[in-house]
Amino acid sequence: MTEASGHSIWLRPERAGRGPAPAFDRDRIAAVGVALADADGLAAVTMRAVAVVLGAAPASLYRYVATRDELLELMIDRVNGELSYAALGSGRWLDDLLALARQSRSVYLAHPWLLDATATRVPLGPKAVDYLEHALAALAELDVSPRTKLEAIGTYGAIVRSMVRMEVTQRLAGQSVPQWQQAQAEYLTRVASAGHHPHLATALATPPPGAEKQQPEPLFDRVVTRVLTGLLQTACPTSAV
Amino acid sequence: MTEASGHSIWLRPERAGRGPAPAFDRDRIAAVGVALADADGLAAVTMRAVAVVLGAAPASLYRYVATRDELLELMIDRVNGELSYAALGSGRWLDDLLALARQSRSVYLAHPWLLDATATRVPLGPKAVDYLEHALAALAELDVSPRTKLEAIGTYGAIVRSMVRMEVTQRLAGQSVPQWQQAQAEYLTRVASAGHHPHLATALATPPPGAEKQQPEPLFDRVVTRVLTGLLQTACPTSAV
DNA sequence: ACGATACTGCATACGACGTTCGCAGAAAAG
DNA sequence: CTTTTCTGCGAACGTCGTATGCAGTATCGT
Repeated sequence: MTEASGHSIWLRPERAGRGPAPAFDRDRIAAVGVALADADGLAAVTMRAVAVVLGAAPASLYRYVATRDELLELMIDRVNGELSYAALGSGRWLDDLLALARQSRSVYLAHPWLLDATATRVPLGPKAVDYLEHALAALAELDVSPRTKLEAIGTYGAIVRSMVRMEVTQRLAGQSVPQWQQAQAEYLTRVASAGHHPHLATALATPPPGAEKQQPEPLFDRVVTRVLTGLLQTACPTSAV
Repeated sequence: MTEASGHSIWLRPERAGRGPAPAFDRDRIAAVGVALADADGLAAVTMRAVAVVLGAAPASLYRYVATRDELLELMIDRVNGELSYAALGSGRWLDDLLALARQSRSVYLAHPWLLDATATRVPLGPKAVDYLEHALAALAELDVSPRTKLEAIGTYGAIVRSMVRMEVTQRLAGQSVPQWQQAQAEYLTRVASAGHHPHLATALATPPPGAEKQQPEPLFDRVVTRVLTGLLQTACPTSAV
């Protein structure tokens, strides 16, 4: 009967106290993983690298975590803990969800690897559940089915990730010219000037809105607001923003 | 002066005709990669696996592709070629973009690995450029800045991916009970019944809308429509759908 | 016609990765 | 004190992406 207790790490007890005291715990491992990812990206989060920082051998990590994926889940949930729900409870669901989106945005900006980590996975750690609970609470007064609410929350999370990804991408482009957007731009203009793709050509020819620097926050707020009203409108909104 | 000609594979000529004739070409490699990914997912697309199917040695692939990432780019662009723009040109941009979204959806459903492949990357192969051109053409009459149009196209692509991902996930759940959603559901209900998270509890308690099977297409159309009107509304829409 | 040139496929190998196995030792339970 | 159950971990396995160098072949310049 060596049946593995729980399939999910959140159902598996961290410690069943018989043997010697563990040298660390899930929290410490998650913290090390986050630090590594913050510094050098998700690819830098290697079992060996984490072990080295902890002063342990690679195999030791498997006493705390069944697989590298679980380590990533721990990391995701840890940074989800940086979300604050203090600004919620305005009574207006749109304001609450916009505030929630801003919180998410700041967490993504603080930990850009989170965009990659959550691109495939659907994280459902305790902190993610807290997030879900608060989002549902904001929509409590709204008269749509719970199913619709959950779908709207998921969809609007995807939007937030998508927008922050754009923001991060062109932030990198601004500071280091990673010679990747360079190649992309060269390729795009070459394609556009090839004759076909007239709409693309004119779109590329039109200069980015003004010569002055465009702030990303207003854009973020506007898009999120519009998507939310589009998703959850019961009556026609009064064209906010 | 052995300067690598282009950084992007789309700028690099496939063949500069001096030596002996190559045994295959990019198209064949991309086709093999797509077949492997269709059968067993993205992880099955290994340089060695592709080489075996082609009857070649692993190192030979690097005569056609600089890295595995480029192979994935070839695959992405190949399946982007399955998009059809025949249903476009209705004159109503919303109808055109909805038709485009449906096309994308069917491609994602035919090649679920495409969701993972494009989750991080922003593909810009020739076929992706064609897609962009058609999307811009649909929005030609609309009086918003090209910048806004591009952002809207990107955002709405993210929505489509997000929704199809949900659809694929619960399609898998329906047929094979991958014992993963099992653990997730168990965990969620346990959390919900722990007392905190009242909204989540009621949302989980409410049964999925009816006992009858819910078709995904109407949901897809409704959400995409709402998001698009939310993103690009110039006046208040007449609450379509 | 014929070397020089510039390509081809490929055998081999390197280093890094996630993960497994088994064992010596330590703490708690009986 | 014995037994049980945990601990950390040395060592290894298998797989992966990729680099290197070499023998062979088709084209080009003359």
